[in-house]
Amino acid sequence: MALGKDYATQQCSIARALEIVGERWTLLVVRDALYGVRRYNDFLVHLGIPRAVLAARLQTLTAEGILEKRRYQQSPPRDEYVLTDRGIALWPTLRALGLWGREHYTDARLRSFRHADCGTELGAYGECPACGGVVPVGDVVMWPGPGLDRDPADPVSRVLLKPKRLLEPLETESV
Amino acid sequence: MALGKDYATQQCSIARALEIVGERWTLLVVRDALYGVRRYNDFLVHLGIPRAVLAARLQTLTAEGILEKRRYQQSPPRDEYVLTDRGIALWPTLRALGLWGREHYTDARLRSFRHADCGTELGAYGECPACGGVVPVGDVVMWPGPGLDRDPADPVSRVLLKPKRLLEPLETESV
DNA sequence: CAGGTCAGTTCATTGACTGAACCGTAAGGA
DNA sequence: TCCTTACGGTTCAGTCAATGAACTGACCTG
Repeated sequence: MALGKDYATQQCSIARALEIVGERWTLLVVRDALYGVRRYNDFLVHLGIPRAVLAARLQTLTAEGILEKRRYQQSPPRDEYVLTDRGIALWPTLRALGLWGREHYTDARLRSFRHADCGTELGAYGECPACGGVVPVGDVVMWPGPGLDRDPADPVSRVLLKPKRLLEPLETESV
Repeated sequence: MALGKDYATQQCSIARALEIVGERWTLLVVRDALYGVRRYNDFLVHLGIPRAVLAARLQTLTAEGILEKRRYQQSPPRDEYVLTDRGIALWPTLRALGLWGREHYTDARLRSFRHADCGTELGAYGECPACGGVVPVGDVVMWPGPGLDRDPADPVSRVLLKPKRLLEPLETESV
């Protein structure tokens, strides 16, 4: 990861994981991918990330098998970046991180995550308290919370103001 | 976090969390703290982190209320850094990250985490499959796995070759 | 007093991130 | 046909963080 040096001396799967997803922006790209963002331009406007960094991250994530580059249009040639199973497997990590951030640093409720089948808000480990099992990522619906800006500048944030199933591609991609 | 810029445009508790623990080395410092490391020099040799960076991280983590600086000896004045509740609350995140790294990138089994009361290996969410509840961090015992180097260079790693309850201070601190 | 330990700070160098500009392909419109 | 726009990048100069080695200062031990 960053600065030519990996965590070489570490014999630890946390360190290994951080070598791959520990760079600046990387986990936010994965988060957006979970939210359904798939296209370069949508990542760009939603994250406010420098273009060069985005290109580098997408390439690394693709090389690591976390995203998959997929042609969705021949002419002009356009690719989208879709999460692989390995990428989807980062959901518990992001969930835990988001919960921690919400608990300790975010005042307002920004989003909630609910079980699509029954509408119950997920528990701390992504399980459904009502149905009593871990909810697959594709069955999680993200709801906007009261703390969210009602009139964001970028189109991607605007689309995300509506309840949205995770992994489902954004509609009106690149409005 | 890194490079003067925070994730300012992000309305997201994941982004907020990453502003605090997303910098290089930070999560590894927290991990070591969970393992029982408390002293500057022990972090230093175990992580192989540059001294200046370690000092900066310890200061930030203390300022953020994740670590607490505590004088344990008057003369010469010596402080140790102990996890607060806020820091301990990062355990699920690190657990998820480690599990992901192990699943996807680590070949050998490096460590396992078991419930102190019954010896059962923890489930994916830090629960005990036998006792059927989430195990408090202080009741988790870390066991070395077969993939671990049997003869590491630094004394901290050597201490960690024995089963070790999380949060419990390292014995033979600074051998 | 010499030597060692611990917990830092200082500093020159390296290298990653940033922001702005530029580029190539292709579509759409006049 | 020419002009413009959209998309998905690449290039580049400037900035800022990480690195590693050296240094500091307080204190203990022999």
